[in-house]
Amino acid sequence: MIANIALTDARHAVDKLFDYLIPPELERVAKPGMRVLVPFGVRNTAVEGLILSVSQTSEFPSLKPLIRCLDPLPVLTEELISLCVWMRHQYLCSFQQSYRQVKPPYLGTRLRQWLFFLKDTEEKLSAPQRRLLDTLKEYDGFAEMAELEAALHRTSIRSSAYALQDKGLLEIREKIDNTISLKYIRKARLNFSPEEGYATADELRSRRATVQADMVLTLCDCGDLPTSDLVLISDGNYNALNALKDKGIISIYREPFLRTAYAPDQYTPSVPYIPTEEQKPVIDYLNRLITHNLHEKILLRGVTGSGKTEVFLQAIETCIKQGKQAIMLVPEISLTPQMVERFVSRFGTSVAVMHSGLSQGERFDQWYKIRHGEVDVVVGARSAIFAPFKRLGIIILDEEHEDSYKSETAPRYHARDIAFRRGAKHGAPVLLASATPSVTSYYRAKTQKYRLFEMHQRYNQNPLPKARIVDMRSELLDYHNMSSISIRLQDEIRRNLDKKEKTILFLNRRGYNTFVSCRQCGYVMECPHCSIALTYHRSSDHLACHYCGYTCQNVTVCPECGSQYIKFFGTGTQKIEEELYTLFPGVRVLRMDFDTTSGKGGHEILLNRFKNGEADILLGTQMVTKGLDFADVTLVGVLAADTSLNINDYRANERCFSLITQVCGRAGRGNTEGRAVIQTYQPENVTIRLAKEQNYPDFYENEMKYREKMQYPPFCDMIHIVLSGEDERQVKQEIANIGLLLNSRPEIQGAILQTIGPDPAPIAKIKNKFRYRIFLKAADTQQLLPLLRQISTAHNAGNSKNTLTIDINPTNML
DNA sequence: AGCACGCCGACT
DNA sequence: GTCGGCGTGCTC
Repeated sequence: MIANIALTDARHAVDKLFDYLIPPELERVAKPGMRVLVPFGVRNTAVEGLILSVSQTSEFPSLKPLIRCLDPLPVLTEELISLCVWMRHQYLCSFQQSYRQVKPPYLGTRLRQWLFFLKDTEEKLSAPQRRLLDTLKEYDGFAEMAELEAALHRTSIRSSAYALQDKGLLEIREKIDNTISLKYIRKARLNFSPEEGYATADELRSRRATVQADMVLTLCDCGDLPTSDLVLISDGNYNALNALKDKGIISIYREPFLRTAYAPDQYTPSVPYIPTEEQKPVIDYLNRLITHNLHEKILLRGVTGSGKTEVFLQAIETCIKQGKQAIMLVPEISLTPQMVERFVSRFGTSVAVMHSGLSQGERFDQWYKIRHGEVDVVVGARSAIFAPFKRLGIIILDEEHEDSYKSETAPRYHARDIAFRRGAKHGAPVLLASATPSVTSYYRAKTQKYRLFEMHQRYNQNPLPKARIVDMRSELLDYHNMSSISIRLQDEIRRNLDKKEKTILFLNRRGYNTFVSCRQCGYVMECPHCSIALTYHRSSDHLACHYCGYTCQNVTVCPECGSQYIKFFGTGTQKIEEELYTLFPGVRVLRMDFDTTSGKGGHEILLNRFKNGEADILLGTQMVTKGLDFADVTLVGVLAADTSLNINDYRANERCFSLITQVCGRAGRGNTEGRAVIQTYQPENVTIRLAKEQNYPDFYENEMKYREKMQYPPFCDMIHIVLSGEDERQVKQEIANIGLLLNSRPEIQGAILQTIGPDPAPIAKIKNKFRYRIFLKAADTQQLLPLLRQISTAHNAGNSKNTLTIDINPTNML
């Protein structure tokens, strides 16, 4: 039998498949999905590989046998193996990169090589070999390779060590460890039935072994117990425990100890409620698909507060009842305790939670529970789409328009596409949900690629918040109001303060940072390593670069013209906070931004303080728009609605619309009507007007005209080819060659609608690396994949010092 | 990533 | 004539 193997070890960047013989004794366990050790290269060093498939024959004449299997059971299902192979093709990445997404988190192997001294020699050795052998003797004749490298101040002593081994002077032994292992807990089990146990206890007591007797009784009453619990409950000790074990009365066994990512006993159980007339058809439809194992793509557009989550919960419940599993994806930013609570209180311990806050061990344990069928639901951010379930019943993406579903590192996948592929394999429906679906998804729903459901009513029958647009131009001109808070919004805030109701203020900062520039000559303080303006941080009076982390002291004199009129521009949350304190003395403001939420659980702590009434106003950036559900927030202020419109990105309107809609939806979730004030310098802007009315259909129609005219998605795919490197001439040269290659293929020209570039990228330099790009508007991406793969292979083979990235429909086009 | 093979310049 | 520089190509 022959195993077709991919190397998984990240160090071995060999993106090829290799055949190995399966020794007869391993044939039963060496199945697809199994991690194995194989001898690789002339030295036959052991490296980790994954069996992709097993066959009878090989094209290759001389095969080596694989060394051993690394796990008791395959770590990947066949479905996930084929997903890896597909991702490699689809996202133009290596097998290792696609495997990384799917593999058990942090599970890998580490090779340790130990050197053992055998004998010395009179023969003349090279200087490095001599020093290595002498040092090894100093280490009492045995040492680890890495240890000796450090002692000798060398980067690699491998070749010297192998040479000495060949001369028979030392021996190299390899030891391979898994980089993570399960924590085990020891449990005690009574070897008899409880009745026999009581009798045994009496007998022990009669022999004055009272402690042992009590421990046996405890096991009779409680069943199997962790040894530590047994000792605690029965007031016993470990000597007695061992004595019982030696007498054969109990046995001790090990069980994996798995951490939960939440505290289940903190949650009060919840039960499904009777669905509303809008929820019912959606739930019924999903239930039918789940029951009949039918894959279908469904888009649910439900206004904020229309009860989408209850739809998810009831569909998932159907899955669980039928012995199937569910994946529930939410954007990382809205994976709040509030969100987790809703799932845990409905489904209890059958929920696994995956988010970036988990420790390595916790993350691994969640994966293990999913793989071994100990949970039925996973709630998680993007990467949870790879949860190794065996029988998926439904996949749900909440807030499907969110950018965070797209990976910005290789493999540059979109969770939606992975969901469709997995859903199709499992016969499971995929539900996309949002109050403001991406234009692309809504288009697909309108063109029958997805089934569309819409929910227009908020479940508490509250009307959507009353929104008002304030023209910020006239604030300055007509009212001489220099503040970034309009008179109108000031009045509304005051009203809320009087009524003791809460307010959320949202500052849209995308593409709008506080930068320092000279009013005399217009000079802007830029990062010396990246072509980007430095951001001003008021608290420390420093300037920082968001791309490379460079910081420097703020300046008082313009480095260009020497004038003192150099100041920071733009509005940050800190500045607004100060304005609020001036306008409303005694007001309690919670500022939520990068600085205040960076600590562990900082986000959560702030939200809890706001919930508990420790503040009147929550002020923040993007973070305040997601997943917040506070009943007593009645006013929302959008401080600068148009800033995200002015950035050079075809999705600017879409982002602006959904941001304003989502943040306004935060108001009036309780029993009182909500109000929203939208401040803008472009009050006539269509997107802002429609967002104010929460009019998605008109926004969609309007946006589609623009997308069609400009040939943007959904009418094409945007393929972004970026090349970066320190030598600008080399970068220009290589990208020019790529451009030529793209144009030299008449047969694929139909698949390309337009080629833009090569040009310098909008951020022309990051971390001292020059960046050039080519944009393709592709009518048929599938047809272009072979050519793109060819570009990437050629780049890798050419030993280029530059970095190539190919991203299909990137989230940001910088 | 290693490691070998291979083809040119500075040393015993 | 040989040691060693790193370019190129292969690893089942």
